[in-house]
Parts: sequence; C-alpha cells; structure tokens
Amino acid sequence: MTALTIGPAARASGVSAKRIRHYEAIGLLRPAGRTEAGYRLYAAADVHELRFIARARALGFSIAKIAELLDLWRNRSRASADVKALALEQADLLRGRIADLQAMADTLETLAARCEGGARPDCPILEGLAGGSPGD
Amino acid sequence: MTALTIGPAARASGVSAKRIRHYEAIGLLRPAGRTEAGYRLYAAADVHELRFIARARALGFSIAKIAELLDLWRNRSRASADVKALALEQADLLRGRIADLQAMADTLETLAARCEGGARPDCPILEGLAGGSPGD
DNA sequence: CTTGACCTTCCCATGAGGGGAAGGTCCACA
DNA sequence: TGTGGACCTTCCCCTCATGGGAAGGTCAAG
Repeated sequence: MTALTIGPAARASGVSAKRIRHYEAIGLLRPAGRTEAGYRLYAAADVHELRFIARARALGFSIAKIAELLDLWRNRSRASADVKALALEQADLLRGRIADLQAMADTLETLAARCEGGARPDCPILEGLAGGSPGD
Repeated sequence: MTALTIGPAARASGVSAKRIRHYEAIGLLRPAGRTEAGYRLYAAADVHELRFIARARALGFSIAKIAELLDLWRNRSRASADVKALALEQADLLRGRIADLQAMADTLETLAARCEGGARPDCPILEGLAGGSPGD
C-alpha cells in the first residue's frame, strides 16, 4: 500500500502527470492526498482509477462523459443500463464522425482520381474546390 | 462589381464574418480593402476565394493546408501533381482517423453487446474499462 | 434626429492538454 | 556536510479554429 508520487503514478497508469493535475484541477478527480511537503500521493485504487480514465479516453469519450462513467463506476449500485446507454451513445457519436470523414475522404479520392497529376496546371481538384459540387 | 461588406460576403460565401476576420488576422487572406470608414470590402473574386476556403474546410483540410491549396490556386502556374499530393495526403490522414474511430466504435459495441443493460450493477463495459483488454 | 442594423477592435472561452519558467524537496553519494 | 540531479509545486502562455460578447463608430430609413 505504498502511495506513489505523481511521476510513478503517471507511469503506472499511462496518464501523464500534466494530465493528472489537469483532471484534478477541473474536478474530474478528487484532490489527491499530499505529503507534508505538498507532493501529491496516489494509492493503488487511485492508479486504478487513472487507468480507467486512460481507457475511456482511448475510446474517445469526452472528459464530461468520463465524469459520468467514473461516477457510475464509483457508485457500484448503478444500473448497467446507464453504462450501456453511455457506451452506445458514444458509439453513435463515433459512427457519425466516421461517416463525415468517410464522405470527405471519398470526395478527395474521387477528385484525385480525376487529376492526372502531371506538371500541367489544369486540376479537377482545384476546380472542385473552386466552383461546383465535387461531382461536377 | 459592387463590393460587399463583410456581412453580405459572409452570407454569399458561407464563411462567417468572424471567421473571415480571423483568416485575415492569421494571414490566410490578404487584408481586405476598406471603405473610408474602415469597413472591409469584398469583390466577387474575394467571395469566390472564401467559397474555396469553405469547401476545403468541408473536406477537413487544416488552415495550414488550405493556405497551401490557396497558394496553388492563386498561382495558376502550379503543377497539378502538387495539388493531387495534398489531396491524397489529406485523404490518408482522414482514412487514418477513420480507422482509429472505427476501432473505438467496434470496441464499444462489442462491450455493449455483452452488457445486459438491466438494472443490475454488473456491467462488462465498466469491467472492460477498469481492468482488462476489451476482449477479456 | 433617432433607431436599429451594421461595422470595428478587443478580450475571453472552448477541450484537452503541452511547454517551460521559477522555485521548493528529496535522496544518494562523495 | 554539502551538493547535484531528479523530482515535485504553481504559474502562465501556446495550441486550433473558431464563438461570444462588450464598447464604440457608421450608415440608411423613417
């Protein structure tokens, strides 16, 4: 049960020290305990929580959503339906972004395919950007 | 050839007045002409350029890349190969982001599918976030 | 002449931190 | 005992691409 200072806690959790302080500052994390000298201290449970946050971030959750997830996680009496709803909402959000990006990438590739790419100046890509719909 | 003030130019181009000023401030656009009273003025060619920017933004290009594209567009002597390279680079960037988001969405949906979603507190989603790999 | 719609510049905020300065602390080694 | 270096603290500014809004000038219509 040795508590860690922020550096080792960062290395153990995969969340940078900078971020940990930031999360504390914005209230995502409860204020860490301190040594007499003012160093933050993290117990194993805190590191576990940090890893939870790191994973949630890796799934693209916003800090606000992570706050909800953490709350659900800390309150073990929560209903799993709530968690599922958050997860599916996040998946929907990601699917929406994916669709947007895909449309962009498709348009770009369509335009690029029509561009000979030589040294001559006529370029359907610029024309597409300048004037008509991408399908002009 | 009536020049427009920033509001009409914004409406005609689809770029907000706020953004137009911003683009000028960061050097993406050359300083607009001014009336005696200091109002910015935009000719048809300027509005055309703004629409070019709006379209490029819609394809996800960063401001820095749009600066390159604008340069290529303004310099009609450019090689279309340069434009094509920018477009394909952007498409690659988007495809990379899409892959990342897709992995996240897939993980979320996998986890959610294993979650019964009832009122009981046991939830594979939280467990996935807390501890193991998503596939645990 | 006033009203209201427009324009100007200016600063502050976002989200999610990173970079780095200035200064305090801790530990090991000579 | 001291000192060096690695660590920690707070602080403020930077990002990126804007949006919001304040304070104040301008313009055209009624």
